[in-house]
Amino acid sequence: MKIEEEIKQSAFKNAYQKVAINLIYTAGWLQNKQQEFFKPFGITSSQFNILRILRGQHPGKISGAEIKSRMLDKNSDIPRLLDRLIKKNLISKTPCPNDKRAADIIITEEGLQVLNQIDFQIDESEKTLIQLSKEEALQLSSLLDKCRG
Amino acid sequence: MKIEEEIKQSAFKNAYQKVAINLIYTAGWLQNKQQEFFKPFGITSSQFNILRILRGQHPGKISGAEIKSRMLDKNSDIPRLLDRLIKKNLISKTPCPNDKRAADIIITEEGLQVLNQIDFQIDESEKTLIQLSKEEALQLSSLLDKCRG
DNA sequence: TATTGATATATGTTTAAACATCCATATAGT
DNA sequence: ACTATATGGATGTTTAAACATATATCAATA
Repeated sequence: MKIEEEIKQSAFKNAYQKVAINLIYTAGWLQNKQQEFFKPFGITSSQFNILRILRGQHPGKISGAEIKSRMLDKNSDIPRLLDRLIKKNLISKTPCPNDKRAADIIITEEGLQVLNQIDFQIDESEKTLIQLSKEEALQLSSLLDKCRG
Repeated sequence: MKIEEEIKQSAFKNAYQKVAINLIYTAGWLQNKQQEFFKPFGITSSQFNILRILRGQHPGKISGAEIKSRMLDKNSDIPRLLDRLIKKNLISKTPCPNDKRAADIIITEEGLQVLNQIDFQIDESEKTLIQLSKEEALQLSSLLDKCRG
């Protein structure tokens, strides 16, 4: 379904308005799907984002600030996102010995398990969700890179 | 800057994971810019979305349900978004005579004025923000349409 | 017309985002 | 060493999103 039909708007002012609207609409669509996907696992997509970052470092530690710099949403409220993950025993936090301001964050075994369960399903789900050939997916990705300037 | 650098992740599992992440990242980037843009006007981008829909009907009326079906974010909490716009005198709501459940929403003169002020600036801002040629913008838009299946 | 199911909206509650402010510590320059 | 500034993080408050449920009305039909 074209964006015109999705939001019942027959015309756009120009190609830039159209692509801006389509981009936000499509990302919202994807995020809704992801949200549904993550619900049975008891986490949100931001929380998944953090877990994935931490797994990339495992068994290393990483600071909150470093997590922030790697997040998809750079405005994330990291302290409170971390609190929620700690409450679920998916990550743990210890004071950093080198920098007393900072904390060392590490993913727990339980966190790794949850993540592995998710991975098992996420690949297939992404491929069937995104109705593009591999080449088109790469092309779309590179247009997105370019679009940000 | 490529998505790999933006989120400091050197590789992705496959083209679909990459494009999904890039899409959400890029939409977030755009939404942040829009948010900054709208701030001086005292509205959010969802509120702008509603105003634009209402102007499209002006001087006609439209129901909340109809607004919802045209929103970019289909999960919007319409009643409360409308409340906020009413409080700012940008729209007004009257009971619908044909259907006593529904309300007739209409944009006010003040709402139209705010919208016109915004339009004056938004076009240029979108064109300089989105670093694509017109052709690339259309191509990106059509890949987004296709991607949703 | 009485009933069933759908529709339009409102509202309560929980959770998270947005924004500002604050504190401790680290770093750089003098 | 001392001061200014930057950084990492916590926390308070306001606002909005998410989710469920409630209420009134409508439309179809038995």
